[in-house]
Amino acid sequence: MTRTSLSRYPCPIARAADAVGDKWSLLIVRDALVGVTRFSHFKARLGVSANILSERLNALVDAGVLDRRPTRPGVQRVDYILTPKGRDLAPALIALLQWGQRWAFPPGRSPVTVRARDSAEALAPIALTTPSGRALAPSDLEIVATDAAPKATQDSYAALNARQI
Amino acid sequence: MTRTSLSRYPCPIARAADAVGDKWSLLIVRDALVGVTRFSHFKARLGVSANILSERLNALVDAGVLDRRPTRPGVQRVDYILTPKGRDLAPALIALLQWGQRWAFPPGRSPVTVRARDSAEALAPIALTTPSGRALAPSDLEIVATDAAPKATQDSYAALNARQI
DNA sequence: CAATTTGGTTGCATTAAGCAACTAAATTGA
DNA sequence: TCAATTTAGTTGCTTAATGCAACCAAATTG
Repeated sequence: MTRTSLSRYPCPIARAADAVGDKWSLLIVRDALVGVTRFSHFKARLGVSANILSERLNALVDAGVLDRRPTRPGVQRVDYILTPKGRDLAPALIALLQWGQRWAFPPGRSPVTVRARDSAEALAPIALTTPSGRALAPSDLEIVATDAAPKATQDSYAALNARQI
Repeated sequence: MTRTSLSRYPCPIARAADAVGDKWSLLIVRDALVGVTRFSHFKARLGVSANILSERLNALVDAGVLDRRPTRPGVQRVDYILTPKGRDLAPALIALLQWGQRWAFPPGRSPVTVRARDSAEALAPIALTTPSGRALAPSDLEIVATDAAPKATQDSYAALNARQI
């Protein structure tokens, strides 16, 4: 009875969820994005116990999201820094942040805002668009299987997309 | 020793993570977005056991992400459908999907693609921009506390933002 | 160089996940 | 129409993960 791993599912969301789909991992990446690098700082900010934090940091390093870098040469103490793969989680984290702002706080009472560091301009709400810039609502979207998908996945999506009108 | 709840943290990402920050919840919302509504269909597609699925569906209903609607009037069997709050998770889910496409599969070998239902146009990669449309990299962003935040949160973000150059 | 802080590890109690078996209501088929 | 099957769960049990406290060695501070 090992716990289900999603890392081999033929679905990009499942694989993403396998890497960062738990509360502590999401919050670790959040903190890393705002510049937290030290074990003790993660621990204090998240209020997580040391063994859990240690296990999660190791998993994120194994997943290629974080990298361990010596704080200073010749010493074995490390900073945890985002890899390009980890930094590329920013859009997903920001989308979650904006959802939380809209639905988990009274209007205008979010404790944080996101802005451009140089100009202090606000960040626009994340939008779904075509390459030409046409906005799409969630219900305008269709997820379709490619020929890289296993047959069962193709059939499953074909059935779902046919059912909708 | 109850498990830590993030639902009262003064952070939109933490509150979002509290609602959907676990593997099964994320995948349930993913399936709901592509039109899955029935208990047995979720169960078969996700490969999750019935007790866990039942518990997660209840939690998502309690969180206002899903709604229970009778399949037909007069019968107590229900469909699980997304609320507006749940549908509004689409940008975050799509951002995770695109991240998974970029980092969890060989280039061009993603098993699924997202497109506009009407025109079959591809969905553009989700971007972070200012309201005027200027693109921002993750490192251009700054998360700042508002006056709705508790003092400790304000101090914490002030320290972090000062440290960065 | 003594005292404290940092970055963990280990051990134990509690909670959640996964599996199998079971059940009542709804649906299907003869 | 009514027996058989499917659906939507619930219950009970075992295993795995979480949370806490205590501990430790390396690094840092005074």
